[in-house]
This record gives sequence, structure tokens and C-alpha cells, in this order.
Amino acid sequence: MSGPLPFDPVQRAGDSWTEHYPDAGEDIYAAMRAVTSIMRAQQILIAVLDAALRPFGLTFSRYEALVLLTFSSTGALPLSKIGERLQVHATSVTNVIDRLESAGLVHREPNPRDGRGTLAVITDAGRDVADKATRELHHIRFGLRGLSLDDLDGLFTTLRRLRREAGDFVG
Amino acid sequence: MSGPLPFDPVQRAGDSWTEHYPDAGEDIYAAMRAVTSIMRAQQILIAVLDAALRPFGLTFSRYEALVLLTFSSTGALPLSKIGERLQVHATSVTNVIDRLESAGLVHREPNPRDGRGTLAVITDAGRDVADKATRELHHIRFGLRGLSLDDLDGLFTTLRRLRREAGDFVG
DNA sequence: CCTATATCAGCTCTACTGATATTT
DNA sequence: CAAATATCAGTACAGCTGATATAG
Repeated sequence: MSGPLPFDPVQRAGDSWTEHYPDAGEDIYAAMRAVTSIMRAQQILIAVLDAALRPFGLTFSRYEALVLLTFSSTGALPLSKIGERLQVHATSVTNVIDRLESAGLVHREPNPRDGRGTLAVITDAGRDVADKATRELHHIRFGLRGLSLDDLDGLFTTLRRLRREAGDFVG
Repeated sequence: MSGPLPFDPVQRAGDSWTEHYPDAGEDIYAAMRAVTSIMRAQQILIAVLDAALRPFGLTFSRYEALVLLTFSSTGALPLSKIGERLQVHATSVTNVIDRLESAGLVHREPNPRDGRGTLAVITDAGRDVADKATRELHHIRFGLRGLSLDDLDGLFTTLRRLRREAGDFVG
């Protein structure tokens, strides 16, 4: 593995883009820098978060599902609801709940309100792990310690525009 | 798959966070919204970009490597250099070049300047595919049509701060 | 001798497709 | 009947570890 580069690779790539596609327009260069930045930022963050969660036997995906359950009034949610809220595929929900169940952090129950459905129910161990993991993520500020409150709010606002445009939600 | 939600799931998650961890502090809620936004934005973008590149037999990773080759003066780069620029592991570079080579878009040559190394050399077919794919990505503005130039520059600037803090580069 | 380059086997994880049983 | 829920089998991809052969 290589250490830090002596230059910003995204800036460098943007410069190359400007040089090789001189007629593309400034917004194209800016879009290219932005998309590359988002990809790299996600890669960095997922590595930091997964490393912080590894001692708890969690990945960020599993952590998100587990916390969602702690937020529900009864500690139980239909798998379909979990998929909807976290915007993940039904087969991925099955997979995530499988792993949380194997670790004893949730268990499955038939949904009494819908014979087709299944509830994921958080266990006491699950609540304990979720609590400890959240404390750790708060401690490292979700890997975003270097950013100011304005930076964080700016990211949320701008990326919400992106998500809305992409059909993530309406409103 | 479900259609768009009638509310912003990231905002909703942030509200739950504020409710369930009332003493965490405003910066923690902002960090949680930001990190969730980045994850979701990346997921949306990679889906849009991979879909746009599929007709060319490319993924975004392979496209990045291919374009990097078109930018080099001789159309050839050591695999190590590709890994450094794109910030990916040596084994991932091997994998990406394997696939590009199978598709006839690049071929391997021993590096005449370093007996340990290998050069990836772009083929005429590779240049043709890279050119067509770039035209398509420019056309969809890398999936970021909904954002203004200021939005794009803001993302780059803020995420560069994140990347620098994480040790991506120095300067 | 120690480091760098690239590959290989093998593993984890997420994400998707297509098919299926069950229930609404 | 059609639609929704969840699962399963199988595939693709990125990402990593550890080991290895070769060369600087």
C-alpha cells in the first residue's frame, strides 16, 4: 500500500480532463471532480466506519439496520420496511438480517399483521451492541472530524438535491 | 424495488437520531446526516454511471483506468502507476486490467525500464470505446445534472478537506 | 539483504437477476 | 386473478489478506 500522494489525485485528474477535453465546458470539469470526490470519500468513510465497527462484529450496513430497530417503538420491523428505509434490495435485507440473526443480535418472527411478512426483532444483546457501537461512532464523529458544522450541513443540503433529482424521494 | 419515498429518508434518520441521542450535540447529528448522504449519493451515482457504461462493456472502475491510459503520452502506464493514481490496491489493478485485456481494450507488455513491472497499453479499440463512453458521460454530466456549478465546486472543496484529513494526499 | 512489482488463491461483502412459495 | 413478501440459487464486482516469483 502506498502512503499519501504529494498531490491531490482528484485535482490532477480534473486538470487532465480540462487538457484533453478542452471544449467540454467548466461544468463538465466540475462534475467530473465532484463525482470522483464522492466516490473516493465514500471509499475512505466506509473503510473508517467498518474498521470502527469490526470489534462489534458489525459492518456499516448491519449497524444501520440494527439502529433502525432500536428506533422503532417495539424493537421490531417488517423486513420490507427496513429495505424501504435504508433503500436496499429485498435480497440484501434478507442477507443482513441473516447475519445479525446468526450473531444473536436480532431474531425473526412471523408478522402477525401480514401472513406474507416477517419481523426482525432486536434482542437484548442487539441493543447492547448497538449502544456500544453508537458510542464509538459518535466518538470518531462518523469519520468526519476534519469537517466544520457548515461543511457537514453543506454536504447534506447539496447531496439532498442530488438525491431528490435522482428520484430518491419526493418533497 | 420501491419507488421514491414521500419523505427524505436521510432527514428522517437524522430526526430519529436527535430524538434518541438528545445529548449528542448538533455536530453529531450533522455528521450523521452527512455520512448517510455520502453513502446514498455514491450508491445512486455508481448505479447511474455503471448503467450508462454497460453498453460499452465497462464499469466505472474500468472506465477510469481506460481513460487514464488515454491521458498518458504513449498510451501505456505501469500497473503500479495506475493503482497509485486511482488509489486502488495492486490486486484490484490486476483484476481491472485482466478484464480490459479480455475485452481487447488494452494489452500487457513488459516494462522495458523495469524488469519487475508490466505496462498496460491501450489498443485502438480501447481508444474508440473510451471516446464513445466519455461522450456519453459528458452527455449525462456524470449523473450530476441537477447540481449547479457552485454545488459541484462546493462538493469538491469540502470533500477534498475530508480526503486530506484522511491521509489521501498532502498539500 | 531488503524492497518493489505483479500475480494468484481465497475470502468477505454488497448488489443484482430470476425463480418460487405463500399470502393478500 | 394480480400484487406483495420473503427466500433461494447464482452471478458480478470491489476489496482485502497472505503467499510467491522475479527483479531492482
